[in-house]
Parts: sequence; structure tokens; C-alpha cells
Amino acid sequence: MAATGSTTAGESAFYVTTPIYYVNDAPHLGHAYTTVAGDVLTRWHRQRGEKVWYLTGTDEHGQKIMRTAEANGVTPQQWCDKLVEEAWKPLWSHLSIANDDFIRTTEPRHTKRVQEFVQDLYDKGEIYRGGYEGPYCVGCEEYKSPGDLLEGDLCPVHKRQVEWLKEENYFFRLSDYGPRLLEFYESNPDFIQPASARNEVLQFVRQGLQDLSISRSTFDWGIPIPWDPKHVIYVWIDALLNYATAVGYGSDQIKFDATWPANVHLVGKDILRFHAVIWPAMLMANGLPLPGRVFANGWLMVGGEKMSKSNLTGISPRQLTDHFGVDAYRYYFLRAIPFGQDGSFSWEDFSARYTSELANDFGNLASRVAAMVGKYFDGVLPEAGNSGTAPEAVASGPAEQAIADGLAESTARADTLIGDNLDFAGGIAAIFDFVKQVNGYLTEQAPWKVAKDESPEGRARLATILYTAAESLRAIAVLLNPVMPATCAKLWASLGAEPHLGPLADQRVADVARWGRLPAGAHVTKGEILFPRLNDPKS
RNA sequence: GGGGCGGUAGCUCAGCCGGUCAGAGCAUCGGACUCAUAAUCCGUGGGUCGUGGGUUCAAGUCCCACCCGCCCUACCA
Repeated sequence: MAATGSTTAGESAFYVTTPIYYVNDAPHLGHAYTTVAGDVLTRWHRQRGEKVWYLTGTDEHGQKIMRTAEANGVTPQQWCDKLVEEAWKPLWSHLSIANDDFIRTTEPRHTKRVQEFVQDLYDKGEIYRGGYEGPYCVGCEEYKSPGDLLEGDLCPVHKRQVEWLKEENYFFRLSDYGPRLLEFYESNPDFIQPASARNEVLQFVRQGLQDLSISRSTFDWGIPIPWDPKHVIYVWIDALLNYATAVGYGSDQIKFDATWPANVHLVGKDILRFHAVIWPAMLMANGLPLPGRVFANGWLMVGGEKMSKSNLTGISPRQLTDHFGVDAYRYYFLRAIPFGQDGSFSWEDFSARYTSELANDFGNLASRVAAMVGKYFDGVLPEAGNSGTAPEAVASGPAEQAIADGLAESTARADTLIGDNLDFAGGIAAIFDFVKQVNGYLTEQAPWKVAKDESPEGRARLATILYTAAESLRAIAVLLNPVMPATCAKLWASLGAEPHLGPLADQRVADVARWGRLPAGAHVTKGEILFPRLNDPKS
């Protein structure tokens, strides 16, 4: 099959990454939030007909994992394997995440390239041997920055005296890159988003950068420095480089050229700086093209408190999907929280949106339309039109034209907001504006009243109304598919669309608003309720 | 300590460079309707716009102080 219109063989893929998550613990809502967002973004671009690559993965080195593994009586590798296979991958599968690859930093395809990369930087003089010294807390087993300490050089965590330690390690000449980074931010104003995040990074870089220590010799769970194996690479270069190694850096030049650089790196606020400062500097040092943008999403707040591993607030993704379902879960966080901002959420708010937006507005619309086509036309979608002769591609009358216009506008808005701006909340709202419009149309046209008129004119009018509603649902299914694929598949089936239009995922955003795609004769069936009413509010 | 952001109807939030800016959605209440998941559609509610000053003919919308919450201030993903 030929490439779709907008894609050519040599075109670079729309490449999106999530952070690689630290596998010390099981995934929580925050991880899922970022990963779902990336999934919706990439599904949207696939429906634009673009070549897409969506990467997620896990960060598996470091002292913490080493210690956790020890505490559990297994090797670090065993520990990582277990968590990845039993917790992380299953959750992504459960949440319908359609990632194209899953990279683990312990894989040879990664570790070998990382070694080549640092060797390269070393050969270029970008890395030098130096010493790090600072206040070290034995309890934390890590260095503190002087500003963190409490009165009397006490560790803020353990409230005990820190020790002044000195360690030899290797440094990356990050300090050289301040001016070039600022220049880059200047000429690429959208590189860091949202704007608030960008400002913080700018402020930070303007203060002047220090060189970055990139190795540790105090533990060995990591990638050895090739020229000095007593050292292992410390987090930054190891972790960040996954975005390159996963798409063939240093091993598969063709794939690399077809994918690199990333269009969007999704990150949490906590790791923004590494992605917006260290990462581009690393790439500059090695002469690689820089990514398109780094988008930092906010924290999920529960009752005004940040969700973190120390405060999971007792809610796991599974608990929510068990109650609300996977699609509603995917929908809720993106709809309720402006992407890039911190957002508070609650069980109550989730319930309210589920009922009002998903069940009442969307699910019920699908339900009432299918029911009426079944009742009045035996489930066979009738032909719309003026006196039965209007071309299918034209909406029949003023009321129908208003629907077609509304669809065109919602589609255009959603495409820009979701596909370009990563404004998922705004884009979903645009689609739901259309859902509401169709509900209003039905109330105004009152097909159940028209149905009592059995004259040919009456039948024709009824056909037009129901055709318009069903055709609207066809579009809604396509537009919402990136967000709620399982539900939209049900709707697609209910509309009997696939035999005529092909698989839902193959429907193009550019075609959504072209009126009259769903042909008369499609077999419309009631199908199951899209969003069943929730049981008890809690547990 | 320094820097940034936020505090607007019960809830979540819009309100750009000052003059219909006192709003939206949800919830509430009233009405219409019955195709549908007791759904839909229409209308409604009057909240000192954190506190106290100030500038101005005019201030959520600018200035100052203060109160409250959050974030950043480099090596924990």
C-alpha cells in the first residue's frame, strides 16, 4: 500500500518520548499521566497520517535500585526484570498505551552506545577527570548541596551532622554551554514549554552553569566508564541518552536518521532541567541535532498535596480503572487538568465528569441515535437529503449545515490544540462542544415527533435528521479515538462503519469534517452502553 | 535569604496591554420534552474578585504592604 498523502519514505517520524521511569517502585498516577498524554498525542498524529514513533522505557541503574534489590535478596538485574515485567509493562498494556518501543537502560543496545558516546566526548576533551567534594550524609548516602543543610550542618532528612567528603570522578564541561544554550532558547522559543517552565530554565542558565559530575566510583550498578572501569556513569548521560540509543544511535543509522531528533520530550516538572539544559548540551557536545521541544507536565494534586512516592495518597491507577474503566481514566486527567499546569483532582470530580460528560453527553448521544435508527429504520441508516436527491456530501438544510459547520470548526480546533499545542484539555473540550451541539440538534428537530408523520416528506425529514446524527457520531468516534480507543471502537462497530470506511484507526483527521462519509445502508446497532452508570461513589 | 506563581460564585477555573469584567463548566432550583444510560434541551442563581492602603475620572485588571498556598534556588527519575 502506498504511503498516505502526507508521508513520504524519507520523512522523519514524529518522535515522542516519555521519561524513562526509575524502576525502584511500581508505577503511580504521575507516571501514567505522562504516558497517557504521550499516547494520545502519538495516536493523534498517527491519525493525521504521519509516521510516528512513541518511546517509553525504564531507568534501571543507580544506587537506590542496588540497595532495594539487596534488601529484597536479589540482584539488581533480577529486581529490575521483575518490576518491568510484572508492574510496568502490564500497566502500559492495561492503559492501552501503544508505544512503539520500550527501552531499558540495562539493555546492551543502550549500554554499549552509552560507552561509545562518553568515550567520544572524552576524546573530544569534553570530559575531564576531577574531584567532587561536598557535605555528605551517611544516612542518605549522598551529597547534599550546602544550601540544603540545616543550622549546624545537619542533614535535613536525618537531622545529623554531615561529613565533608571528597571523591574523584569525571566531569562534563557543561559550563561551556551556557551561552550556546541561551542562544538556542532564544531562537527556539517553543523549545521549553509551558512558558512558566521555560522562564525557570532561562533564569537558571543565566546564573551560570557548573560542570557536571558524570561518574561515581562508590557503587558499581551502572555502565562502566570505558577508559576507567572503576567508575560507572552516573545518571544523566546514561538516562538521557536512551532517547538516542533506542532509535538506533550508533547502531542503525537508517532508523536513526528516520527518527531523530525527538519532536517532543514529555517530562515531569522535576526532571525538566535535565532535559532542557544537560540534554541539549550533551547533544551539542557530540554534534547531534537537538530535539524540537521539551514539555513539562505538572503535578497531580490530591487534596492540595503533590502526589509522590512518599505520598501516594493511597490511589493507584488500577484502583481508578477498576471503578471508572480505562478509557474514562485516559480521558479524565487530560480533560480535567490543563496540560503543563499542576492540577488537583478528586474522586468526586472524576465521578462528576464521568457522569455528566461521558455517560450523559457522549454515551447517551450514541445510545439515543442508535436506538432511533433501530426503531424507525430497522437499523439501516437511511439516506439524507432534500426530497431524497441531495448529494451525500452536502448537508440537507440549515440545521444540518450548522451541524456540518460545527464539526468542521471543532475538528480544526481540536487538531491544532491536541496535535500542535499539546493542549489536551482544550482540544477535548472542542470535541465535546460538538457533542453538545448534536444533542441540541436532536432536541430541536425532535425526530420522535417527526416519526409520527408517515407521509413521504415526514419520512424523508426523519431520515435526514437521523442520518445527520449518525454521521456526526462517525466523526466523534474518529476524533475521540486517540483518547478513548476502546470506547470509540465500540461506537464504530455500533455505527456499522467499518465495512464501508475501514478500521477506525485508519481514519484521517483531515477527512473527519468531510460531510457524508458514513454511507446510507450502514447497519446501525444499539451495542452495549458506552459508559455504564457508576455504582457506589467509593471503593 | 533571593526569584517566580497563585488566592474570582458550593466545586474546578476564564478574565490580554485598567473603563458591559463580574464570567464558563459542573452542582442547585424552575420549565420543556420523552428517542435515550431517571438521559437531553432551555432558563435561573448575585460571589466584599485573599487583607489593608495608594494611583486614576475609572481597578480582580496598575503600585505598596501584609496574610495564605505552591514552585525554583544544580547533581534523588
